[in-house]
Amino acid sequence: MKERLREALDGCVRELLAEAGFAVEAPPLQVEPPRQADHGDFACNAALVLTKTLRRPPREIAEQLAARLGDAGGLVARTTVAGPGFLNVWLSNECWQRGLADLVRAGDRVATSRSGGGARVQVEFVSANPTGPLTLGHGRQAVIGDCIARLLQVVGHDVTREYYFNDGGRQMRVLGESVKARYLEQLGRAAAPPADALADAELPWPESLGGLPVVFPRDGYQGEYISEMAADLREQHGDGLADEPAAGRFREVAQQRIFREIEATLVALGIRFDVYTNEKTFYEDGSIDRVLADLRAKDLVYDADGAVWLRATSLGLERDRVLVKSSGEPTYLLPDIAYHREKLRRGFERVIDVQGADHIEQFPFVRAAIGALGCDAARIELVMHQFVTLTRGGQQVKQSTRRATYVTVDELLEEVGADVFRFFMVQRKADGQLDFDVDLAKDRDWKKNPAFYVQYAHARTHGIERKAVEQGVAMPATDAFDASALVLPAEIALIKKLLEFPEVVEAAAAAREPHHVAYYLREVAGLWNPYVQDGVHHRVLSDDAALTRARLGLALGVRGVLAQGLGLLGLSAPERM
RNA sequence: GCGCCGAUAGCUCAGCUGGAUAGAGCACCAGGCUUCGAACCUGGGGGUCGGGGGUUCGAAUCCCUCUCGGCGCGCCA
Repeated sequence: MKERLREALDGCVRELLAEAGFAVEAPPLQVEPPRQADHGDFACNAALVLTKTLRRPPREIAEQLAARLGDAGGLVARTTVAGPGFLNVWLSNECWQRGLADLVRAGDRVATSRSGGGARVQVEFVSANPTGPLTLGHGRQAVIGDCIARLLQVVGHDVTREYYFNDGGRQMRVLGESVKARYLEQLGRAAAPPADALADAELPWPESLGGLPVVFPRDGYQGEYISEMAADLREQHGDGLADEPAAGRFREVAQQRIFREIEATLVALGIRFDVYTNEKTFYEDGSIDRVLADLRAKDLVYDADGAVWLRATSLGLERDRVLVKSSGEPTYLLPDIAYHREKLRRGFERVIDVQGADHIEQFPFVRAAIGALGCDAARIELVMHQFVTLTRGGQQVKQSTRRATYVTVDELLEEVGADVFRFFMVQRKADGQLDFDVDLAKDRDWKKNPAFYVQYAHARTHGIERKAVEQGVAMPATDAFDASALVLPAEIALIKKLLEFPEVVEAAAAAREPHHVAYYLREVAGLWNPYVQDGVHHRVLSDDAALTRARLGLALGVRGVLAQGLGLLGLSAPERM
């Protein structure tokens, strides 16, 4: 609808320019729904943009444009020139009614398109190392990443969801040590470190307590799940593992079990990954050595203080970074460079990294190094998100990773359910902190809880259908639907909003900003729910058969948009609530 | 100290590739409806868009600066 109007206006502008003897290209016009409804269905700024070129007052240009536009072949009902020179355009009701008919025909594939041209895109997200349960920050990232993937898929990309994790580094070592320490404590062969020392890194750390050694690592993982795993090992093996190295069974069992639990959490969230990539791969296939050698060949590597450094300053960055520690062990950066080079080599046209704000520092180094190695670093994008705070009973709940006093995704999921969890996590733009209001999320009142508000709007389209069937009224055929009886302002407004859906989805996908979809769905539901509830002025099911069919068709249009929209956010679209 | 992000209604937030009188939900106020697909509808009050400067026909939006908050600035990941 908008595009047809834009084409018509573009044509007029070109004619106007040609007639005035200007050989210049027509500037890109803005054709947008204005903020104020009484400024028309669409407002065009053409006259304001052209005023400099044509050297005529914008209002005069707008008048000429309006005259030239006419009714644009039945598209336009009327036009006005307003304000500094905006051309306000109202489209005819017939035009909107036809639009709804097309939309109903598309069903729940309204926004599905091929604009992505089948381009291969990788979205890497979550990528949490298996050291413990997923936290709310991971949860937000999981939902954002998955929604971006869904958006890209629906507009025609070939999407790979990928999870990258590290099982070679310090974190995994400490994990094994933490489990073994708890195991030994439970056997009475080691002493648990005092709670205050665990909580405060400044306090002294005892070598032993009460004649028993303290083996729990200073920076160990303090969560209850560590003790539980230790208890399970003790149950299975008694004290038979006392001499087993922490880096052996303990680490392996803990890693596998935590990873399984992370996967289970993700599945509960409706998220499945296509590829899991392990840092270890890059050691084994030699790509780490190759990266190092290639960087060295470009004189981007030097040795100092027993470590191997990346000469990042010569790539325009603030400081140099260590690639291989003096211990001989690579830092996180080196495999990350190898990983990103490998991503591009796999042929992805776009690589999207979704990362938390705490990882932001890393990205420029990876990108610079990749570029220096001759890869097209511009194909790598970063979607950064801020953290999640939790509000319960009007109070912020303190989260501390160190003390393991954070709320996990599992815990919150149990309280609010996957649908609400996802909606809340995706409804805010990524680069702002997210305040998760648990009380609101748990509120079953659909009027208050935005996730339910949208789902209920969808369920109502089915409720109406059930009612219609009860009364022996058939739903209109989706491929031959006549909407011409829909003339109420509330109906036209709803149709206009529904027809915005494809472009909302395209824009959200292009910007990698799924929150726009959540906001949009709230708006659709905000028109539909009152429309259905206002049984005083109009009812969907009435004695007028043609009107009833038209309104049932409107319900189908709403259903299609809400169903696909909810699907894009990974929420269910229930038929009843 | 440096870097990134944020600051918009009482609260939670949209709007930010510059456009007209800055929006939504919740909360609040006033009317209405009386349970039907109805845990409802209609209307209203509420703002120096953190402060200041600049760019221009026009700035919440772009630039500079200041203030406050979050995150980061490891041979952690």
